[in-house]
Amino acid sequence: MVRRLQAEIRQTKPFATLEAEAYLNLLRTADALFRGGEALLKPLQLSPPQYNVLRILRGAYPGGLACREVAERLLTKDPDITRLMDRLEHRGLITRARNQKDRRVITTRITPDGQQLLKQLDKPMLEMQEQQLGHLGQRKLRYLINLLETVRQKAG
Amino acid sequence: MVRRLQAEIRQTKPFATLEAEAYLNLLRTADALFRGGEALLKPLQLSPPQYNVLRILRGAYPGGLACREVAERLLTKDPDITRLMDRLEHRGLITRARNQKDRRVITTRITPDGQQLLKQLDKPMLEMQEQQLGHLGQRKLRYLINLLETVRQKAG
DNA sequence: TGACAATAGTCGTTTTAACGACTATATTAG
DNA sequence: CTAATATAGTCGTTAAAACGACTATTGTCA
Repeated sequence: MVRRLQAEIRQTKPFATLEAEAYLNLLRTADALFRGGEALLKPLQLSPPQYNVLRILRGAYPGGLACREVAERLLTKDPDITRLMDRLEHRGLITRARNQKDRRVITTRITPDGQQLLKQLDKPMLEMQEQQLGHLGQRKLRYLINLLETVRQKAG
Repeated sequence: MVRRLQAEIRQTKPFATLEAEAYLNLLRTADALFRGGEALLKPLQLSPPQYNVLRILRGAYPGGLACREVAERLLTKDPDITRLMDRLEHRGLITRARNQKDRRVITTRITPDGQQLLKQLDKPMLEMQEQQLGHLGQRKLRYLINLLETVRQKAG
C-alpha cells in the first residue's frame, strides 16, 4: 500500500501542497483500516453500516432509538436507514415498535440475537485494532487522536 | 461532528482501548474530509472513484494505462473498473484502444476534455484541503503524515 | 378551531458497488 | 507443438447507497 502510494507520487509529481499530501494519506490510511474491519464483518454477512447501527443500538440498550436518532449518530442520510433496518429486522437482530406517545416515531431495539452477534465480534475487532495501531504506542496514539479531533473540528 | 462523536461516547461508554478510539477517530475524520471533496465533485456529476481514475490517467499522460494498472493504483477491484470506464468514455473524458502487442489489454487515455475538467477542479480542491488542514501548520502536518504512513505500513 | 408548517418514516427510481462466472489472448511446461 | 495455466477484461446478477417525492402524525399560531 505504501509502496503503491509512493509509486503514484513518483509517477505523477510530488504533492502540490502538504495539505494535499495529508489529505490523501488520511483517506488511504482510513481505507486500509476500514478494510480490516470489513473483513471481520463479511463472514457474518454484516455490512459496516449494519454493524454500526447495531453498536449504536447496543449503546442505547435496554432503551431503543428512533430512526432519526440512529441516523444522527451514523454518518448517513435518513431515507436509507429504513431499508437497512428492514434487513436487520428480517434477520431478527432488531425489533421495531411504533411509539405510543408520538405515533410518528418507530422505536428500534437490539435483540438478544443481535447482541450475541456483536459480542462475537468484540474481541476480533479489538485485536485487529491493536494489531493495526498498537505499535504506535500510547503516547503517539494520544497525539494522533488529538490531531484528528482538531482536524474534525475544522473540517467536520 | 465532534459533538456527535462525544455524544456517542457519553452514551455508550468510553472506548475500550486507545487503539479503538484512534480507529474510530481516523475513520470519522477521513469521512469528514471525504465529504468535502465529494461536494466539489457533485456539481460536475463526477463520483470520487471517477475523479481518482481521471487523476491517475492524467499522471500517466501522454501515455495510457491498462485497466489493471488503474485498478492497482485505485483502491478498488478490477471487475468494476470496466463499467466505470464505460461511463467516462461515454462522456468523452477518456478514450480506449486495444493494445496491438498484447491484444488482451486495453489502453486507456485521458482526453483534452477530461484534462480540462480536472483542471477546473484543481484549485477548489487545494483550497478545500488548505481550509480543512492548513490550520495545523506545517510541523504538525508533517508529523501527521508521518504517523499515517507508519500506520499504513502496518495495516495496509 | 382550523389552516399551515414541521417532523418521522417510508417508498420508487436510478446509480454504484460487490461478487462470481465467462471469453479471449498470452505464456509456459512437457 | 500442444495442453494446461495465467492474465486482461467483460458481463450478469444481486445488494447497497443516493436522491427525491410521498404519507401520516404532531405542533403552532392566527
